[in-house]
Amino acid sequence: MTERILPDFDIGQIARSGQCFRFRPLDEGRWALIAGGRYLEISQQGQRVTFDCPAEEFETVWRPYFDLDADYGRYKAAVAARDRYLQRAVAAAGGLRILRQELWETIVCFIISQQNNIARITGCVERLCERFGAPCTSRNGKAYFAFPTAARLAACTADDLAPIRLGYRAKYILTAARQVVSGEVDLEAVRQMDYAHAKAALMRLSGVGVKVAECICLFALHHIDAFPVDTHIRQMLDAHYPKGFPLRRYKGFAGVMQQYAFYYELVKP
DNA sequence: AGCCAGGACGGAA
DNA sequence: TTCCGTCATGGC
Repeated sequence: MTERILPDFDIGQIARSGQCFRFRPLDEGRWALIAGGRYLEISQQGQRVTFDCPAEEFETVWRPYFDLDADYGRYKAAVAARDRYLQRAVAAAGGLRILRQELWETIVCFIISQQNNIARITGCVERLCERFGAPCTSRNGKAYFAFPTAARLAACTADDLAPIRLGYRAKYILTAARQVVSGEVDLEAVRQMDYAHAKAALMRLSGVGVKVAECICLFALHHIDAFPVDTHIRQMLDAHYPKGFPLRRYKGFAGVMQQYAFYYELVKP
């Protein structure tokens, strides 16, 4: 049990933000998360956040995972006072963090994400883990499944993946898994690359284009200057930034602004 | 019934 | 280089 007072942190916003598809709601203000092969329960009341794990695990695993050493107040303060849209987005989404997720898992999840909706992505990821992930047990005795390794998925056939109902994305994932296992795309090397090189390397993977590569860079490799433009962001840009989004102003952390806007677009009426 | 969802791919122009 | 049809699945 580890408690911290965390400003600029809202576990509900983070869980619903569509960065990670392995949050599950428990009770009010309480969530379960599977990440890095671990199971964690998190609850929050105001700024008081409780991580159901030892302090050492919090420091070594969850502090970096939730990017708790970064000052999001500084990111928010950079928003132009006259930018009514981003001001509203920050007001609605100011508890978001850019997570540091596992690379292979993020690759697969965002291949699945293309031309898909978050509810169905979540279902696909859950079925994938239940069928091909390693069974585990948490400290408090709850059974869960790790995310399947590239080797496990590379060993699958199209028929094996049929029950997951991935649609046309199944063949992308099979091919990408084999590219990773064979070393054709070296994920360990990708981790060491800067944003531009990592993005180019990831785009060699089957089913990974510009948008998905940018999501992987943002949500796994923490290249927070990545600014993925999906259908929601496209509509937002056309409606609110017809002359172009002020990327210069947010150079180095534009991805944080992208997430504020994306979440705001999702939740706003 | 038609449209849309955190798009990518292969081929044509 | 840009443009276009196609690719599954499911909710509304």
